[in-house]
Amino acid sequence: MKKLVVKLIKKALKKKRVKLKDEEIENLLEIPPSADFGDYAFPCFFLAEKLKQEPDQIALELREEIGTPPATDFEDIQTAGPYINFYFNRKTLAKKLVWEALTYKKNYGKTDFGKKKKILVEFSSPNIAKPFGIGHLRSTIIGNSIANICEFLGFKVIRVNYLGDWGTQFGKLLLGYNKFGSEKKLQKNPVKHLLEIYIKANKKIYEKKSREEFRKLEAGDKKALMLWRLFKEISMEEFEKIYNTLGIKFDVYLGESMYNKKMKNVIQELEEKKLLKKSKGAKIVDLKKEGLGVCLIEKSDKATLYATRDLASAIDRYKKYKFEKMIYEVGQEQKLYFKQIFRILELMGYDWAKDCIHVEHGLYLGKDGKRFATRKGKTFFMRDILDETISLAKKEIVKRAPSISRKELEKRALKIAIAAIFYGDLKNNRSNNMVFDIKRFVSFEGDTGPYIQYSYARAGSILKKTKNQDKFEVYELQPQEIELIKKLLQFQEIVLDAYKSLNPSVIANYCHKISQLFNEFYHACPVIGSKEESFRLALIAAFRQVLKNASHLLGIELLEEM
RNA sequence: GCCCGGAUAACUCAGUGGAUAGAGUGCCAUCCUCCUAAGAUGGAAGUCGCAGGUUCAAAUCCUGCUCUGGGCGCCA
Repeated sequence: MKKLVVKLIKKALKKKRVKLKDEEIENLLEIPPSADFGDYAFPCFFLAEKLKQEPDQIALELREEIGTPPATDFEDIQTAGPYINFYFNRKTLAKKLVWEALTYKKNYGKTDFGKKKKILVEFSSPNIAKPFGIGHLRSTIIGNSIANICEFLGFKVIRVNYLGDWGTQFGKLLLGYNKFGSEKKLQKNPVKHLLEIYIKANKKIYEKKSREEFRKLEAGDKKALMLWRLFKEISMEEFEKIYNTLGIKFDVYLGESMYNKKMKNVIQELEEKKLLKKSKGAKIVDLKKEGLGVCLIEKSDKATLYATRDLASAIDRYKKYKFEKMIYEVGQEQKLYFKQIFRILELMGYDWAKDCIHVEHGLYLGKDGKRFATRKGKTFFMRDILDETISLAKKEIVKRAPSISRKELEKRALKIAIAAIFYGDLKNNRSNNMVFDIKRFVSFEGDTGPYIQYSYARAGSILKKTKNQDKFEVYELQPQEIELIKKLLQFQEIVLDAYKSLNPSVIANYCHKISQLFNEFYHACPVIGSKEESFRLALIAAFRQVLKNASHLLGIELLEEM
């Protein structure tokens, strides 16, 4: 439909001897702020200088040139000051939407944009031996959604979970376990005990000894390795449970520990390419001239660092996957760090370094505006947030359906809780910090995940109470219907927008908007028994399809009943 | 000190140069003999941090300032 408008404008401009490419016209076109101004608007300001005329006058004259296109396409084309407003034929729009949504179904909104090119998305990446806290929640939810969006657009996506299973933190843990550990406690509540140890050992007086412990681990000390394996196993078990609950899957699990041997090659390579410098006993890459500070590659005690492992991992990944793009979904506090890594890869001569993207997210802050710190034991744990949300969902469900079966209750509560948590995160622009308020997080009213699920279930219940009708007839459309139809037709563009900014909040906001428009329609337009029944049923089915496709991109599942 | 963000309604946040700045929460007032009230409708609530500048047009771009978060070699 947009192309039709472009065509008309192009033709009219030609008569005014103004040449613009289709793409340029498309970019100029706007969706007006209110339906009174039509479906698309073309602003004429930019022509004023060229044609030496008032924009209002230009609009009038261009309008004249456009003439009268077929009424099945446009109901009206009007000028309003410097704008030319295009009003599509409502019934044509309605038929187009219903036909497309119900024909393409789960493929509605898809394109072959990605052309099966490979994209690696690294996300979640929790630290072993630390509980899954709210810090990693964002990466998990956002990364998952970005992977879904890329997949929907026809990319071949590889989901990578890069575990933090190596580093000085294990020195702290090993030291802590030797000092404060208890086998009994470890068996009873392994994750909690590991955290306890970590907090106790994470003190300045133990710093030196911790580093020494890590160095021992890296040198292959048998006892240290054994404990390390045990800690990793314990954590992985817990993480797996959480991923299963959340419905999140990975194609590949990598760990920092895997690059233990390859790091020597990286260091050697850096040395050969004359990028390495000695400084204060350590080996660094100096990027000060470029304003990127210095990047530490090897500690003065010869132990390695995160950066060393990340370089090795990136090089390894490219060898293995030849990706078109690699996305790192990691917090914004590592922005400078990733700039360093990408630049070093570039300096090493890897031209694919330009295809590495750090997709950053803001932090969750406490109500005091300060960040949570696991180190101080001040944080929220995924497990607790989930449990609290689930139990609240159960209460709400039982209120409405007291006779629900145990099994169904569990199933529904989980889906609702996940929707609340996922949506609560994804509706926010990912790069900004946000205040974490558990009460708000588990709320089910207003702009929330459950609101979206509720709208879907509500729509479904109408369909259940009626018979399927093969044909429909479009009568005069109500404003609520028109608004809904127009928004539903935008889905494909919305997905592309979300991809371009790698920002799932675009989709989340869209889900809320169409749910809202549906609820307004629901109140204004009776369906069952009305003369418009056949069309309205089709519209509801189309709405459900679009909402389903959109919420799938967020990782949110919908419910037939609520 | 230097670098990178952020500041929009009482609160939490949308708003990627265009027409009258939007949601949700909370507050006030309505609507279940009517397809699910986890809903809808109406209302009160804004110097878009401050000051300049660019532009036909600025919450949006530029500069300075204020407040605030993060980062800046032996953590990840």
